[in-house]
Parts: sequence; structure tokens; C-alpha cells
Amino acid sequence: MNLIYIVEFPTQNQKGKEMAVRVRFAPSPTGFMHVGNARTALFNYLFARHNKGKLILRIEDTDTERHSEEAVNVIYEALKWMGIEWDEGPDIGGNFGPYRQSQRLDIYKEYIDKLKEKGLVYECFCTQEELEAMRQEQLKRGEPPRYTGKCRHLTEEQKKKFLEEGRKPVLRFKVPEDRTIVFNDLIKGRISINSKQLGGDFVIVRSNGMPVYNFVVVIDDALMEITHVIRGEDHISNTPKQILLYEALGFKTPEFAHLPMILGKDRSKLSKRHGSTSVREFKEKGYLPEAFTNFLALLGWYPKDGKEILSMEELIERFDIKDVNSAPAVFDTTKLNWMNQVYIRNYPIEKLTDLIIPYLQKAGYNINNFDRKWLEKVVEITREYFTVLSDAPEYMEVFLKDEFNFEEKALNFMKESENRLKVVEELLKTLESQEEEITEETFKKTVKQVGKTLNVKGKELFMPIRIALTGKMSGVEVPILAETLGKERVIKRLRYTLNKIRG
RNA sequence: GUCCCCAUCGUCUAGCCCGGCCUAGGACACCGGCCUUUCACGCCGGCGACGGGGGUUCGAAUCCCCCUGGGGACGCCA
Repeated sequence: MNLIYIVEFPTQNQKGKEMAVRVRFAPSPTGFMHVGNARTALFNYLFARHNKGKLILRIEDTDTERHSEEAVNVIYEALKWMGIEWDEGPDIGGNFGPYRQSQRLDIYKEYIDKLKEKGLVYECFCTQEELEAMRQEQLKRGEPPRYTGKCRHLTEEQKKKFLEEGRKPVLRFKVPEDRTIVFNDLIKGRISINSKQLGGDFVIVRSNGMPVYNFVVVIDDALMEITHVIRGEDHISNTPKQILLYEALGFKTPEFAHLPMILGKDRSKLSKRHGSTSVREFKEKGYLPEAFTNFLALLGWYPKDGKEILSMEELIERFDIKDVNSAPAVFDTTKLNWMNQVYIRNYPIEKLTDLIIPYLQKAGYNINNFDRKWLEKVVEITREYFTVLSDAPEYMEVFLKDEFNFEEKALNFMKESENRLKVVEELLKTLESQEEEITEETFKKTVKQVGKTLNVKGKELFMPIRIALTGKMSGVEVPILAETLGKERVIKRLRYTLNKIRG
């Protein structure tokens, strides 16, 4: 018999009352937050907030050997940086805890016993080596690898014998023979698969007694009353197994939404070899969290009104899971760079300065040497030049360092003609004869005056001054630089240049 | 190999469900011009795509089938 089961949309509970939306982000603490996971977290958050629901953070650490405490902190750090807030989680608690799978073992045991009672599971004594050999052989024959159900009907004597050999059994779930499992994915639409394609009876408890992901995820989602499971597309193939488990356990299935993959430039699954893939790397390079989040939101989703620069509030307002694209997206940071520039230009100057200071310190500057307000002014002038915060010191350098190095091009330019040094000399002389402090306006006038006196204009007049003040042939507007530096430092730099070049 | 998913400019995408308003729209990138006695910013303009083949229809990017291509999953990982 070929039964078809269709999962219903569970926005109402048995009493017909509206069910509050509850979604979860359930990462495994691997030590870094992959951008794909970050996007999954974001979409869950946007969905929850848009629907006035709750976001639950759950740590999936059943594979204990691979997990560490520090790795859990990495998750908190990444989410907080992105501005994603959760309503329940290991750190803040909630009514459905504990929120770490490693602390829910007793709960799982209860449900394992239930399945045992119902006769839906059995012990399997095959070793991993035996299974691997079987898989290889199947592959060689061109067959899909699957567990054959070898231990499904072991007699008590056989089991006893295996136990005496010291073998520790795993627990396998009996997959129905020929069932078509159908579910309606919120993003992909109707997905159907036959139970024959599931790879045979799958393991739900390891030989060390630790239950496995596919099993615990069902229990947790059911017990935590998750209404919508929003996760990566790579979980599609797990979904039928989980639906079988929901059924076996007597739980109601949630709604599923599988997000398209994020691909690298070569269109394969995004991985470390494609460059930066962890949230931390983007933070460290100096991407603003708002820009990063905005960019991720547009990977696979697009607002109806086409507005692309969106704050978290605006994202929440517009986000609809139905508008999520079903095709995978290539992770290309070109647009992120542009977005970061946009955000940098519009950021509150105090906050931006706070964020830039660590990069300045890393570049060797002693921040205490600079007046805070003055520093903010410098940030204000230079912000439009950099795309990531780590670029900031490079552009701010002309304000911060009086003893600079000359670009080769600039040095050659100055040496080509004695007249160019004369411009610098004349400017120095004129400035020294003036009483008042430099402003943008007075500096412009002074330069004009120098030009008149020496009878030079254009590039021959402006370029020597720029070089004398910065050592470079391009950069911020010179009068603004001069005003910001102040007369004393301008004079100091002119002398410095004269000394350096004339020796 | 088997199953599942996917397919619009270089990239992110709108349009597709409910065929005509699409000589396919936007953004980023790229190229050109203007602005700026520099660079960048800004402004203006340009380049640039419905993977292929069959249907259905008066009409298809949109509906159906096949092919091709890409991706994912097939674990005592999650």
C-alpha cells in the first residue's frame, strides 16, 4: 500500500486558537559561525519578530567529543554582534529548558523507552567497519548505500552472543517499507520522497548511549513547541526521517522552510577555501554589523518594494518567508563592500570613532595623543574613503603622522624641478609671517598669494603643497587638511619636507 | 550510482503561482562622460540575462514534457 501523508499548516492548535509563532536557531558549537548559519539565524529572527513570535536558541551538542565551552561563546558573540536577540536560550533560560542537548539526556531516554515499548526500534550490533565495508560494496555495484536491516530480526541468543563478544549495540528506527512521505515546504513547495530512499533503518542512539541528531531534534522541536522549522536546504533529506519520528512519537509536525544554500564563487557549497566564511572574520576586517546583516538578508530574499538599504527594523517589517528565493545564491562580497561604505558614511560619528580606535591602536598609534573631538573630525573627513574599518588607519595617517614617508612618485615629482620646492619655501615664509590660525578659507587665499608671487599656477602650484604636507599625490582636500592640522603642524611639515628633499 | 532540490545580466535579484502591460526592471561590479587643478565621493549615460529542445496557445521568461547543467543528501556529524 502506498500511503500519502500531508503535513498540515499548524497555525492553529486543537482548540482552533491562534498559535504563537515559535522558531529556533539550533547551531552545533563547532568553534566558528559560518555565514550560512548566520543567515539561517537571521531569517529565523526576522520571521519571529515579523510574526510577533519567539526565537529560541538551542545548542546542539550531542556529539560531545567535538564540542567545547568556548565554541558556545562564539555563537553568542556572533549573534549579539549581528543584533540578533533570542527569547529563550541556555544563557537566559525559559520555560522549555534546558536549551543544551547535552543536558536533555534524561528527556531523550524517556522517548527512547517509548519507541522500544512500541517495538519501533531494535538493537543493531554491526560494527562501523562492517557497515563501511557494506557501503563500499554497494557503491561499487552502483547501488545507493543503505542499511540492509541485517539486525532487524536477531534472536535473543544472537544478541547474547554479540554482547558476550563485547559488542555494544546501536538503536535503529524501523523505517516503513513503502511509504510516500510528502510535506509542504514553505519555500520549496511540495516535496515528496519514498521511504525506500531513506537509506534503510537509521540509527537513533549511538553505541555509547548518546542519541543522534535526527532523533533529538524531533523531540526538542516538539517539546519546545516549535511551530516553524527554518533551516538550511541540506536538511531536506533529513526531513522525511524526522516526520516518521514525529509520527512514531505521537507528535504533531511543525511547518518546514528550507533555505537555499549559499555557494562559493565556483558554485559549490561555501567553505573555507572560498575565503572568509566566519562571522568573526567579517567583524575583524571592519564590516559594520548593520551592513553585514543587511547584506545577508538580501542573500535569498528580496523586499517587495525593492529597497535594499534596510535597518533591522525595516527588515523585520518587510520580511516574509514566502518571498525567499528557492534558488541558491553565490556569496560575493562585492556588494557587501559597497553596502559597508554606505553604512560607514551614515554612521553616528561617535560610534564610528569608537569602532575605528582599535584599528588605530593596532596600527601603532597611541590614542591618548589625540583629542577625542579632533579625532572625530578626522574620521568625519576621511570616512568616505574607506570601505572597511581596517582601511581607516591608512587614510587617517596624513592627519596623524607628521613624519611621513614620501611616495616614490611624489618624491620624483618634487625633484624634477627646483621651482616646486620654491613653492613650499614661499608658502612656509608666508605662513610664518601670518598671525592668525589657518582656516580652510585663509589657506586657500595664502596659496593663491604664493602662486602670484612666484607666478605659478595649476598643478605646479597645488601638487608641491600637497606633497609637502602628505608625501602623497592624492588624498583629502588640502585646505581642509591644513585647517585640521593647524598652523603649527603645517609649518612643521613644510620644514620636514624641505629638509628631507633638499637634505 | 540513487534520491531530492534548483536554473533570468559577471553577482544579488524583480517578473513566474493568476500567460499579453517584458523591445525583461532594479542594485552591485565594470566601461564612458561630467564635477573636482589630484584621488575618492556625487551626478549622468553605457555594456549586460530568460541554459537547450519540444509542445500547449492568437500569444510563453511565465504552463507541460524531455535534455543539459549545477547543487545537496545518502554517517554511531549536525
